[in-house]
Amino acid sequence: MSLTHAILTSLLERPCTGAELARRFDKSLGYFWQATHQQIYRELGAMERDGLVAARGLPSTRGQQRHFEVLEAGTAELLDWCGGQGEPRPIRDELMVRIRASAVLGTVDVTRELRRHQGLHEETLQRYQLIDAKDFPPAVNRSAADELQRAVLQAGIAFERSWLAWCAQTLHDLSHAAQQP
Amino acid sequence: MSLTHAILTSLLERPCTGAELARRFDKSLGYFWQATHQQIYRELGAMERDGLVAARGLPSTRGQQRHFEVLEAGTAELLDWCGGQGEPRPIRDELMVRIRASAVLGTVDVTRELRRHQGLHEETLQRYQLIDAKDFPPAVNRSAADELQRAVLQAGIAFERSWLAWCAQTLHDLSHAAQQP
DNA sequence: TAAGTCATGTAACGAGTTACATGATTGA
DNA sequence: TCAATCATGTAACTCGTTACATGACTTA
Repeated sequence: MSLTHAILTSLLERPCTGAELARRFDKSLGYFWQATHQQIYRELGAMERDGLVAARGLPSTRGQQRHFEVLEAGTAELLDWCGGQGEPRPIRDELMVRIRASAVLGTVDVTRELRRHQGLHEETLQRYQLIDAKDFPPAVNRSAADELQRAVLQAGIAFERSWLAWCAQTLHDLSHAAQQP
Repeated sequence: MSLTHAILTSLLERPCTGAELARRFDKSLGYFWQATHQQIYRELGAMERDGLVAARGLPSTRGQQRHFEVLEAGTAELLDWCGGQGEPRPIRDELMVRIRASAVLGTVDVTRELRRHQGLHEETLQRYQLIDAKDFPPAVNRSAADELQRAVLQAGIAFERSWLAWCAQTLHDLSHAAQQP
């Protein structure tokens, strides 16, 4: 499961608490994997049981901070998984279902929702571009690790651009469609 | 939930059995929403209980074909949902986690997996383009419904192209990265 | 009539979401 | 000390996947 490996990766970069992990998933990790704090605590619990990570100090108590770090077995697990394979996920987007539904219903206007998505993707793109400018200033020769980190962000940027181009094209095509079927 | 509405949409286009629905999800519906036959039967059962769809003839029996059609309440539900809003889903891709993991581990080569994905996206793109050529031959003035149907397919095509461009760029960047961090 | 296939269905589990609860810490 | 906030945690539910089971139909 990828959440385990995303957590291992983040903890390897720097050990931290569950809440800090949740914050990272809201920020930099968020553009390629998401998780709520409930998922994270549940997963951390399972990983602790399995001996992949360990909390420094106290046993599990409400309200008490617990700093997690990756154990050897955790690194081994990540290494093993990282060299493996996984299939790409096809799109699964509600907006597409709405569009198909409106095609069969014939009476619903989806252009409003389309424009709204356009705005949302606009915002996301700007956010990603800001991170890109801040974290990856122009350089002649980046390290392999930097290049890999940047690649993930670039994927996010590419997708947002792709969405925006599609939104614009679709709005254009729809405005030129025949009024009567 | 979108599966309900995807099923309603497909049944409105043409009533059919659960197995036929599963086949449609494997084909044309599949490029924007996926579902296995188990999910579909479960959902059809729930929708039948809720009075959104009805099976012509027999009560539920193993092995016996059951043709479903949309009831008025089903059309009403779809109409209502279709005019609503939904947030775009951020990417959640295993490959991205692998890349980030390999960045922190430093010893795993992901270019092999990257190239494999490139091939897979190549195939998917070709499949979509074939559907496009077959279902939407060049026309001066398409109906709104056709334009909407085509928009969904175009989104799939745009994404595959985006993936391919990203794969190529990333492989290029990685080959030029500094050998020593 | 036996083998193979098709349509339907059940069971169990894993992943993700939503709502809520409780102990610790901070600062007015 | 009271309120607000933070970190952690529980419970219940939905969605999705995997594995398997069974009745009907086809055809060799």
